[in-house]
Amino acid sequence: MFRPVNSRVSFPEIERKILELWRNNRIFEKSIDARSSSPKYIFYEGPPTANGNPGIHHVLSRVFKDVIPRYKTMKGFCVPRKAGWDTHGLPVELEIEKQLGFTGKAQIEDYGVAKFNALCRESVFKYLKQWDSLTERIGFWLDMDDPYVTLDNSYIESCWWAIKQLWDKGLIYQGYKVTPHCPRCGTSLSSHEVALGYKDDTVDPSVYIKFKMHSLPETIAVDKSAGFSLPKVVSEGSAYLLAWTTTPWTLPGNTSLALAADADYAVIEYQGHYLILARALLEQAGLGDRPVLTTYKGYQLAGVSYIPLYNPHAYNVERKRARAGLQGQFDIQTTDPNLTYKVINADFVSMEDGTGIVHIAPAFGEVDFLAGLERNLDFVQPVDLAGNITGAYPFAGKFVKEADPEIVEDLDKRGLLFKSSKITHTYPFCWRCDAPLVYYAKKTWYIRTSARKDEMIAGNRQINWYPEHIKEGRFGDWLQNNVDWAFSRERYWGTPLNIWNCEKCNHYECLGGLDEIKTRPGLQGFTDKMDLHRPYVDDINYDCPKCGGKMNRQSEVIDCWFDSGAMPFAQWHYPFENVEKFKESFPADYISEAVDQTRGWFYSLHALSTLIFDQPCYKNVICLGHIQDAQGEKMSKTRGNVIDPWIVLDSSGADALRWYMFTAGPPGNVRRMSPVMVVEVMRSFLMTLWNTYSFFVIYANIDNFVPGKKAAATTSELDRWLISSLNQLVSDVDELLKNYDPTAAGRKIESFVNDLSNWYVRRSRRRFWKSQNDDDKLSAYNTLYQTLVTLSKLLAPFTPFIAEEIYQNLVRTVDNNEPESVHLASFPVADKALIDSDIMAGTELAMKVCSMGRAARSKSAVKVRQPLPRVVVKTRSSHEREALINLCTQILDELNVKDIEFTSEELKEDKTLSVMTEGDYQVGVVTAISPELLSEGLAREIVRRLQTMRRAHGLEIADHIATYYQGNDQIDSVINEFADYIRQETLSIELVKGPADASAYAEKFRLSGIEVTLAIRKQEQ
RNA sequence: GGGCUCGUAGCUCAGUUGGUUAGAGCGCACGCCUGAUAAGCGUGAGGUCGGUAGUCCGAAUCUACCCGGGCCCA
Repeated sequence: MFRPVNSRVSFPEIERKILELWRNNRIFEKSIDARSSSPKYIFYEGPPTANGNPGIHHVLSRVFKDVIPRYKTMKGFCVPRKAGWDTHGLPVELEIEKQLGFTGKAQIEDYGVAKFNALCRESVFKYLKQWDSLTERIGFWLDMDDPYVTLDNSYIESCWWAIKQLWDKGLIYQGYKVTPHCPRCGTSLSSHEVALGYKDDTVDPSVYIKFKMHSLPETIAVDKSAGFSLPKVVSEGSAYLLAWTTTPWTLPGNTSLALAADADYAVIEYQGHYLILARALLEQAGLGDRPVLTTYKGYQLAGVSYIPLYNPHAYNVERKRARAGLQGQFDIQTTDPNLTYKVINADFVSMEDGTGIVHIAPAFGEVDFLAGLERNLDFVQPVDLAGNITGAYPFAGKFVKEADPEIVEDLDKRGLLFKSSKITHTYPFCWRCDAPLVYYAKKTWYIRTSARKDEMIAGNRQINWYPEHIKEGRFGDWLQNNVDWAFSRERYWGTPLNIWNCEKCNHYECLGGLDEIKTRPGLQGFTDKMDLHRPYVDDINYDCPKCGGKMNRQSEVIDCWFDSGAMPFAQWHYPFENVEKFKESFPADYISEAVDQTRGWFYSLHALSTLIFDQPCYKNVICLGHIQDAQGEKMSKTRGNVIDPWIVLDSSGADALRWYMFTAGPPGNVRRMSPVMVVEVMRSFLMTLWNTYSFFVIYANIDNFVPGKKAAATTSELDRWLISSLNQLVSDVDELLKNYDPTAAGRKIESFVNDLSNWYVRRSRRRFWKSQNDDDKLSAYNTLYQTLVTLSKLLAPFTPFIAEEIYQNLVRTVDNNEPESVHLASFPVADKALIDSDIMAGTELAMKVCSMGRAARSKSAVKVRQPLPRVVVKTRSSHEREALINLCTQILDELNVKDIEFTSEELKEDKTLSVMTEGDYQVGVVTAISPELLSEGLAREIVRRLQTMRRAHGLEIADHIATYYQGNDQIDSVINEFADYIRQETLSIELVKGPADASAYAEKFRLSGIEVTLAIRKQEQ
């Protein structure tokens, strides 16, 4: 006996029972331990942060993380799954700042870094319980008992080891980075913070500045026919390059002008001077009416030198230049009273606004800074971190925004201003204090990733991306445009940067582990079990090996993306421990996160792995899209449109939610979601599956069906069709999962389950229902049993709960020697010999004919219960006809007709033939009803009434009854003629003519105009 | 502003190398059927396949540009 199954079901209730079963029997642990000698399949968990409640989007990534390892486990691999937590970073600090009401870093210092970081440490696990319970509830199997945690000393030490590796390879340097800087708070802002503070209607100066040309490159061509000579007016000192800016305060930092190489630049005369600007922008600059004296291409003007607006040496400001080549050391340049700067070409020069000549200040803009590195431009930074102008300028000491008008006035006085007005545009402000942000080049530690760019690109070619476009698209582009990784942060809560610096001789050292620290001469501030966070590590100092001076740690912490990117080795405290464990779990076979991680975790993993291990560290990635609400809006707490996963889990259940996530749409796309859609999934898929299962159990128990190990050879076309489809399904699903496409795999299963329920079971009902226990019945049971058991295994990776429920009841109640959980079973293997494409194509055609036949019947308005003599089918080929002949009993039964006839002639509709046409196919139903058919129709009518009465009377399916009837002669003869049929269908032990006593349940009907009284009473056999 | 991506029925999605009249499910209306089913069946309404231009005998599909959503970057 199988455990009885109610067709009414609460999935959440079943799931809770299954969770208990897994927990009590340690199924997850067994699924790994039992395969400890099997080949490993490696999954890396991208660590979430536990300082917020997990949301529905976390469910998405967590179920995709789950499905592949479950599948691989069933395919015979050992799949360890270590959890991880990301615990460092600015968001953590910001939350604590908010909690303490702080608005700036100074307050943190005053409050005390030790106390501050203690609060950070506490807060990162604030929602740990919610994460643990959600993870368990959705069936994501992950080893939560032994997670890696980025704040652990062991984890930090591995990060230090990695940094030292990079240091030894010469891949770490200190340079500048332009960051959005709040001059009031004295701190850089993350891009996320900058995004919070954009204001669209900011009014700023819009000024056109004249840069006096000094000399032309010798190669410049002169168009003598133009009657104008640029060299002449340049040497006379009356030629100017016209540039445009909205930030006059950056002009003292100007060290170059950039032109678009291919654009035309016009020389025009204006008030006795000569101005050069892009021809396309003359109009916009208000110079559209000036005759063009001559034009040059941008590339012809590269190398033109001009006189600085403000020679830094004249104002007591340093002029620096990067030493030989790219980043690293900046050297102070010698004083030069006759300083000139040069014009360059750059591809970022826009012809949309301005003059086509872009003012470059490497100290104050990111593109400027990068151009400066590339062209070895001078670096002049006459502004301090408070946003005040330094040096000896007339406007020195002023805040940059206040200096703007004074600078404009000063230039105007000196004849260097062409025109000045105002512009309204979008500009970022500090989200905390509302001060205008300034872009500002600050000293920063870099990882020279660009040195290994080609290797990263080559490594990416070995990675399988789903969807595929990420590989050469978003991720590939990101690698192509790789710039060095600025990985230091002037913050508190993070892995401290392990670089020490001599305060006397400026010697730098990177220490790659605790043992290295312990052996430093003159070591102070270090204890064995100390917390490796700030402020404690700030106290570690020792003697400089070069000069004996004091070595102090650089105050920065590192980017928390470095932490997460280090997880392949840091999760094992490699190389200090677990060397073997690391080696056998590197690289990963599979990772999955959302698309925003292309520049996050996907990149940090790839960069560190390439730089340290010279190879990629993951082979396959499923990259997920984001979830929006039903209106297509981003989910956010402030909008109040977030879906609480628990509400969905409590109502529809984890399997429904999982199935929705897998099958609702392409996983890489954005998707709109509402809880209603999950309810829909539960109804349309899970309920269908469940009811098929429940149907089987109900009848199998009635018939005491005991599954044999081997199904008897079947003669039924239906069974052969189902077995064929099932094996095709197994083959498809296996192949699709192998190719990391759970969506297509799930959709195949869905369509199979639909056919199983609405064709196989519907068409086979009578086979289960009939009283003889013949081979056909046994074959039907065996077929359906085998199908459901196979389905439970196919479904196990997707919907682990319902799969387990079905497996436990259908398999474990029968045979204790079978694996104790479906998740310890092997994934089904298709028997290709059982796949019969003819029978599958034939059945598909039969379904189509039935569908058209039903339509034809429906059109004729003859009740379905009334048998009709014939259906006429026009097919496309004799081959199709043959296929249908083999399946004709199903068609006859489904359409309730007595005979089938084939034709190649066009069917014409008339009084006795109702015809449906679809493409080349036609199905006609003959509607002439003989007296014999009318009687049979009446018998079926009676059966249907009796069935309804049985139900209304609360009888069980297998209960037997006594039936009483009263009518006229016609009724009597119908009941006599179809007595066997009526008894079998309604489980009537006897059919008694005449009234029943009061204990029976009686009803009166009018059938085909005849008054009939029927009565039933339950009767023991 | 740039890169990538998505846009097909009211909603969620299929649509193969370009090839008959563009499909399914849900929802809606009407009808049918029902002793596994919260289901099923049939009919109908509902589409300028985001827009424009092009290539082609032929475009939802290929090309260019534009519009809108999303993500990332600025």
